[in-house]
Amino acid sequence: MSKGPVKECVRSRTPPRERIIETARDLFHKHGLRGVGVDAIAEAAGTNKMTLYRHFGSKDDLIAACLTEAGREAAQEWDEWEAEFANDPKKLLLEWIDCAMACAVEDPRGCDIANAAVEITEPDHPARKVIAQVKTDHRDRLARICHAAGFRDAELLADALTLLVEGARVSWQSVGPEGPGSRFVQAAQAIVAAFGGPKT
Amino acid sequence: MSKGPVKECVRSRTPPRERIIETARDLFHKHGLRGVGVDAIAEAAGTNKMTLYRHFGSKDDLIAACLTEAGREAAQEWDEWEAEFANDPKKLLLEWIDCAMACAVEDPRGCDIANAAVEITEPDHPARKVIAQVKTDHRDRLARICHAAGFRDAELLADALTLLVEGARVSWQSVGPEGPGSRFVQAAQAIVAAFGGPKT
DNA sequence: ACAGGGTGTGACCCGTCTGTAACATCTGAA
DNA sequence: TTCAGATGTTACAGACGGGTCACACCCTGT
Repeated sequence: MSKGPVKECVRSRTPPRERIIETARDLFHKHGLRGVGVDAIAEAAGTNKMTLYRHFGSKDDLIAACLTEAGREAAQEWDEWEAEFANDPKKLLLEWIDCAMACAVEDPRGCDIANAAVEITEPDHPARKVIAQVKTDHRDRLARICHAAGFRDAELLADALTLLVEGARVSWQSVGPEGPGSRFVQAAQAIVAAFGGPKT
Repeated sequence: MSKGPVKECVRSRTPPRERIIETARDLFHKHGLRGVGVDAIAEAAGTNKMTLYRHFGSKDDLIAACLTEAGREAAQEWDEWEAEFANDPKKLLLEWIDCAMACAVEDPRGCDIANAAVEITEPDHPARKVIAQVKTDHRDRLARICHAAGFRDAELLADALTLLVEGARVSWQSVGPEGPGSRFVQAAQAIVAAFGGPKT
């Protein structure tokens, strides 16, 4: 099973907190937030329920922590990309389109943040503000890049691309790899072109 | 004493099977598939768990029946629209864009079919084929309309609009009414315009 | 050697879940 | 009236959910 790396973590003395978050993210991703119990998480993380509850006051807090970590990871990737393509924002945009597609192809379960937004129905859940924050940050990065690339209506383009990628990920889960999601790259490129491609 | 009038009212309405589906759809929509139990559904439908299980072999079957009914309802609305705008497919397309936005504004919980696709993780769940069928039908209708309206790349336009509306609904659940979803109409109209509008 | 904090262990509480059994009741048609 | 089928009622099984308790165990720093 996928217990190998966890055991390794135990041996290498990775703190339980990190092991729990890593394991929980994996299980939540595969089976959904309500599809996995804290006991299963603790056991898969090579620890126990008591230690889990000593680090996270409740399952909801653990969920929020997992999404926070996911957002932190995504932000770090963005930072690296932005540094790499600092002098060519338009290429960064096209690179992001390709990468978003590649990530979706590689994993049919979509975006953890968006999935959580669907699965969490309570409006005052501790994860709600994390979800909103991460998604807003993502869109704002896109908007900044669109501005830097000199597009006419950068804000609207950022919104359109945001909706497009969100839709691709959920469509993938609905109809699989042969559905509209498979044309995400073409659709995104067409939109980018329509928003000012010919400007050069 | 609180027995008679309520029961009579309930009984004189519709057969239990329809009441159960209607009630289940409402509760599933509000709290998610895993967030509501069959007992609560039966009670809210004015019946009991035993009758529910006599009509639907399992909760999963009930879920599949609910999604089937949702798809049937949506198809009927489409048929009416197509009949109404039979001689002006482009206006139908724009009308659909407005209506999709209006529906999303009215209800922040998104699309039941797409939400189910997110929440159901088992690949062999009886609802999976229903989800794929309904979503595929929706895209194909859009494609037919785009073709009829004379767009250049009707297939890609249909895909793009599909992804856009799916994304709008999930974005609404992530960041609320002020997020990118609020610019869905503008984005969709811009894409339609970019794809050539009238063929000239 | 000692103390203290983080961790592991097993049991437990209490509620809810899906699904079933046995029996009572009602309804509509012959 | 009588009978069959659909529905209502109650209780239960068996599993699992989140969350807590008391206590034993390390390990580390002093």
